[in-house]
Amino acid sequence: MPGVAQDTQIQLKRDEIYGCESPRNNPRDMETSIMTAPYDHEAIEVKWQQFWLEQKTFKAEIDHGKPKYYVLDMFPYPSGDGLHVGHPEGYTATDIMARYKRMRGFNVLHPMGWDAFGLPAERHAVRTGEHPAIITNRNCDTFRRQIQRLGLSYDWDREINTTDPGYYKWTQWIFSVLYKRGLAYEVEAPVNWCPALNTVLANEEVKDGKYVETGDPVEKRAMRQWMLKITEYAERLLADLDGLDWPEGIKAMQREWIGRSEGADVAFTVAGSGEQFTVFTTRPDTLFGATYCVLAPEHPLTLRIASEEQRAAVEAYIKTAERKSAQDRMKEEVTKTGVFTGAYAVNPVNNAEVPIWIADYVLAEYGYGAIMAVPAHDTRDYEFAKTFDLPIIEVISGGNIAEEAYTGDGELVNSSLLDGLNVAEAKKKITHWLEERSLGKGTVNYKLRDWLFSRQRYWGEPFPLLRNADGQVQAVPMKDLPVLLPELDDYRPTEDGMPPLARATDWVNTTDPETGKPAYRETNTMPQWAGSCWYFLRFCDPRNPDEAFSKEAENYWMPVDLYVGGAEHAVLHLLYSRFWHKVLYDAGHVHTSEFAQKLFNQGMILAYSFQDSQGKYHYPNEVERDGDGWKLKATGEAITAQIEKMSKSRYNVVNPDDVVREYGADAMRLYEMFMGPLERDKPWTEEGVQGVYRFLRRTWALYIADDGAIHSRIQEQGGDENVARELHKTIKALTNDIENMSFNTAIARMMEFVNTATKATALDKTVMERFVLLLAPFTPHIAEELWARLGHNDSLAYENWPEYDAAMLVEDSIEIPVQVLGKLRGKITVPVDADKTTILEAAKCDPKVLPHIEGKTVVKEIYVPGKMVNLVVK
RNA sequence: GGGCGAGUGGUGGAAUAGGCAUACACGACGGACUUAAAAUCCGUUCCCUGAAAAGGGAUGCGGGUUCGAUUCCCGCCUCGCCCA
Repeated sequence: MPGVAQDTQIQLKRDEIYGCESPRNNPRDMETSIMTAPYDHEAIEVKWQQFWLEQKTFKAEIDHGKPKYYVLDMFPYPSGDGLHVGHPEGYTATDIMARYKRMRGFNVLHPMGWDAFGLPAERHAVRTGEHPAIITNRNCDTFRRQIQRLGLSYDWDREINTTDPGYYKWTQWIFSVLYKRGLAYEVEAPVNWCPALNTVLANEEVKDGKYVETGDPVEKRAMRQWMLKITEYAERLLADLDGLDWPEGIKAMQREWIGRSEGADVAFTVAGSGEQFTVFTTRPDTLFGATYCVLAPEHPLTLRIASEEQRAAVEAYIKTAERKSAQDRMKEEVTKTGVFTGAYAVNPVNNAEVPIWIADYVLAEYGYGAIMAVPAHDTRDYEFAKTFDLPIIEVISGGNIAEEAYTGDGELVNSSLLDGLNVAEAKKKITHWLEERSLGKGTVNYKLRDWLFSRQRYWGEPFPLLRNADGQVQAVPMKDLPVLLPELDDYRPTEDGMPPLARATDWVNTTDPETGKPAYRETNTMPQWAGSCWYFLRFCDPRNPDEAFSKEAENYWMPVDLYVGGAEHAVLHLLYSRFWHKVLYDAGHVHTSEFAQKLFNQGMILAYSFQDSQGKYHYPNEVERDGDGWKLKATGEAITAQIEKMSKSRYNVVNPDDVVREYGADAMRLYEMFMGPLERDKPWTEEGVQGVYRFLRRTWALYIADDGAIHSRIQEQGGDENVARELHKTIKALTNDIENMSFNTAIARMMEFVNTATKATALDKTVMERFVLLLAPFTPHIAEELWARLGHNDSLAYENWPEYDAAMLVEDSIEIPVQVLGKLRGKITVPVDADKTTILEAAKCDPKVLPHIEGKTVVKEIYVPGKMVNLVVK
């Protein structure tokens, strides 16, 4: 519950707030600011931030008497660079929702924490020898200080940190749940190895042969790794998307990533040997058109079936393929490569012998790493066949296979029992035919692969696993969790390529708690995604020492009602979290199968960057406007300006600390919300911040006179009636805008209100108090300060959100535009209750309209009630 | 190549899912205050013709539906993201 403001004196602790001396640290300012008129954002904001923290204004407790509202930000990785202006965009949006919902009577859970395991801290540790935990804590302190300086209404008693043993104990516990349910397994498999990072990466982390975060190249390497069976949940992860209020784009990306396809497994035998291999095809209808087969270079049969003459070529080919990434291999524009193995496969439908090739456009991970090739009806097979001069047989009519592959529907030809059918019928018939003869079966295949879950790093959660001398693995019992990270003095991998944890020999060599026999700890750690897969659950009950979260807390707070973050997590974090949540649901630990009902992706904040003719970037303060263009201040050289993503190398990063210092947190929040629709990418401009800052100053001046007292135009009664009407219009529109998260238009409406109120000579105090409440979710500091000065002792955080009075929205008369032939010709003002005939008469008599209808016949009169008149004349 | 999204003044962007296009803000220009500048305040600002009144044109381009289209339909162009 909100506390009571004990002390309205403003206390300034600028050094603590900024971690350095503020440039505005002028003693005269400080003493006089609170008493005199100018809007002193810094004094006001620091005062209220302290107040909220000390009073625990935003502490959330389970209260069954109130509806709950769980509003969550994607918690940040606390990097050494500190907060970026992109972070507060989403945070401000959720803060507006949190503050608004509190005023609407909801019990709001609005927490913040740190996703703090990760590579940058580990690299820093390798360089400096400083323990990653120390680096991480320092970074968290910076992030916390910066976030608190924005006045976000988090319940800081719920702050969590994924690197805290009290937290990762439960991450390990959830891993044990997965392990015990048979969803974690070890496998020796080709994995994405990143030499620069000395670790493997998940498929989702690799794109175009590079690590998505750093751009370091990635290659294939066979290694023993822990995998999580996310594929077992593929169908449910796909099906349950339908019930989620998530952006369609994100759902589409997840559907594509899961990549469900229906088809058939078909068994081919290798001619002249007992060998057999299975292919998966989505087009069993084209089986009679299969003119060759292709095995992936990693396929186990390749070397076994290769003929003597071809063996050397096959071996060489496999070597080259190892160095390419999956994406490179599948690119259509890349020239197809491959070699003939010398062996032939028997097509089960017609016993035709077709050559077996190996080629890297077939991926080992998809299906069975083997395909039947139907060049007539598959684009990639077609190109391959053309390149290597392999036969092309048409089995579906309708295209011109001399020109290109035909992938559309049509009548089956050259296909014996399938002739005359269409594609769908043929698929059904041949699948049935194969099943009857045990030559194949209808199957569903997914592009989704199991999740590669181990990393060769130090700064991650240790696996809660023990391996006995005979190689048997068991989960560390609950009572022995957490398995703490051992202390190391060197965080690099060992010389023989083992992960850093292998250096901690005392830690690795332990005993089986049951038998007392020697046992060894796993030296891999979990990937960074682990901690963020369930943090929303820990927020429900963050200090619970006995459970990850209590049933009661989970039942009350979950699921998340609104989840806001960047679209870059479309598949990774969001898919992994959904998977873990479903496992916890199946195990009876949570009561919903999805963790977040509504998801919103905020856009990116971009910025102008300035380049000279050499392509060298310049800081914004080194350039100035020059007519339509830009020039370098120092030399006058012409500069090109463009809008780009913020980055250090482009010299266009905006630091939130600077913005807060100059204009205040309220202005920063307001500007980020005013820039444009939340979901859109939009460029930052300093002038834009100045614009909202001016608005705040005008608002302040509306309430506070030069002597620091409430302005005399604010009166107990007798205020301007128009302003009162405007207030009710504002309440209605603003409420609607907030519900739709259309914050840019919401702010425009508040600006309109202030513009109207500024013109009035007398303002009703009640009206002006209500407007302060409207302001509160957006600019809470100035709102609290004005509220206090208007004579209130409580924080306004739990005041009721103003209701509008419908009667106040009714006007006596309305203005109706009149069109002739769809063109606006005049406007008439009529009583609000005027009937259609009266209005049409008035419209036709209007002096501006008259000239356009004189001498013509009005053939049609359209009146849209309260909206418009359109006269059709001939 | 396929899917999704976007294209509106000098700029960011508004416009009950068919009804006054350009709200709100930035920038620019003019004025007031000032010794001066900044800040602040007032005014103008989609384009063209016109002294004005007024008229014409304009929501990427071309068609269509409709009394009426930024909005719906068809075709095309450009940009972004995702998938191939």
